[in-house]
Amino acid sequence: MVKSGSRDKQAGLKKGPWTPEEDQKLMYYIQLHGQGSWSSLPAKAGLRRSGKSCRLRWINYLRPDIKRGKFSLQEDQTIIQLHALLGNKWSAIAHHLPKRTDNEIKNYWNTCLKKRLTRMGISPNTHKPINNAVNNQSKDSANLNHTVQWETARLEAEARQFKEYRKLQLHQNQLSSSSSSSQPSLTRLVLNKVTPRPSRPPCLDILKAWYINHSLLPSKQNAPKMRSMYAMMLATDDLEFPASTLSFPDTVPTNSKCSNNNNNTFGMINQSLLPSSFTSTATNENAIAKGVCDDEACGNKVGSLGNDGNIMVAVEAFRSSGYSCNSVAGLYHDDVLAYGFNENSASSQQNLGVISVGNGSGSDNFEGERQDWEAILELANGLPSSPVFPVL
DNA sequence: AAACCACGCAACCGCGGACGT
DNA sequence: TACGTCCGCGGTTGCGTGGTT
Repeated sequence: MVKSGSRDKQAGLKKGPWTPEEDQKLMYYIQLHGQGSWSSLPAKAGLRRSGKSCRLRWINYLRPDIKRGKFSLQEDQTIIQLHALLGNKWSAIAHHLPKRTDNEIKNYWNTCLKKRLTRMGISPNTHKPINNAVNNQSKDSANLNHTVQWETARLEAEARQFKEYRKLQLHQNQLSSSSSSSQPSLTRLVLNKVTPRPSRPPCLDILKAWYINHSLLPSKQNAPKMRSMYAMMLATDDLEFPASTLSFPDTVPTNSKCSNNNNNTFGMINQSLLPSSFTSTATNENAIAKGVCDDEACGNKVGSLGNDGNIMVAVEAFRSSGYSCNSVAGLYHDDVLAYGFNENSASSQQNLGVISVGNGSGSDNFEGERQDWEAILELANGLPSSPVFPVL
């Protein structure tokens, strides 16, 4: 197999620092044509660089959605905690730090954080006090390995979901731009092609948000109920916690039906704003809600979603569309997993969820589920965490 | 002022996985 | 299945800059 590096050498391509002219050529090309097809990009853009070099320059430097400059204390904490969990998985860590590149985080770790931890008498490898590192090594490593496997698998799944969503989004954009005008404006192309990442990765501290949310609820009877971890994150977007390993549950409530006792409209989403695979057909695994409540008693209809990941993607699509509506509903198989929020409501409690989800018999195992999650939360709090920034 | 050194960071390199043929 | 290509990742390198001697 001929590696790209070997090809680059054969072609005698330019290496080293990029000039402003080269930057401009690259940016102009990507603004016009979008990113991707890196191998053919240099020739088309008039650059004597390898595709790899172009990609790197764009990803790590030229991309408009990059935050540069000093890392905040919050970012420091997140990096240290995630490094304790994931090790040198810089791209995975970068997923949790919007607008920071893996390269930047890696450099920052190697040049600053590593030294800072060492100065504090903490091993940057084990994240434990250097004196105790040897004693606890076997116990810690077993614990850590388990956690790392868990977290890595989750992050990979998450990344796949996100890639898929981006693919769909790009495809949709290409379709819409080609059909609307043969000479689209540069501005619109930039907006279409260079889509920033979602502002916040949908995985941090969901369980804690859930827990706090339920702790805030006044009573079972009049409490709005929220079962989707992702919706919880949306609803508690202002909550900031150091990173944890908390994630979506593997299972979702079953035998649930939408009671729709608030007469809310579910999923009023403009389909044209969503990736093409999100249709309104109830049998489509990737469908998103269109219409109103699915409950047969209500005589309404909701699309179905294959799994929580798809719900995440769907909600992300919804969020990025900027479309305003009362609520969004998703189904897990035939059961409403459901999340929702009411932007028009003045009540913060309603914003935390206006959808009521009960089981088929009409009773609600809310308290039982709460206790289950409390137990999980306790377990999660027992996971290894940074001695510098312990899990709250 | 010049030489040296340490540091930060952009860029490169090699590898492996994913995907298409 | 085998092969070629593309892409992304983690480790490493090397250059520019600022501080020190």
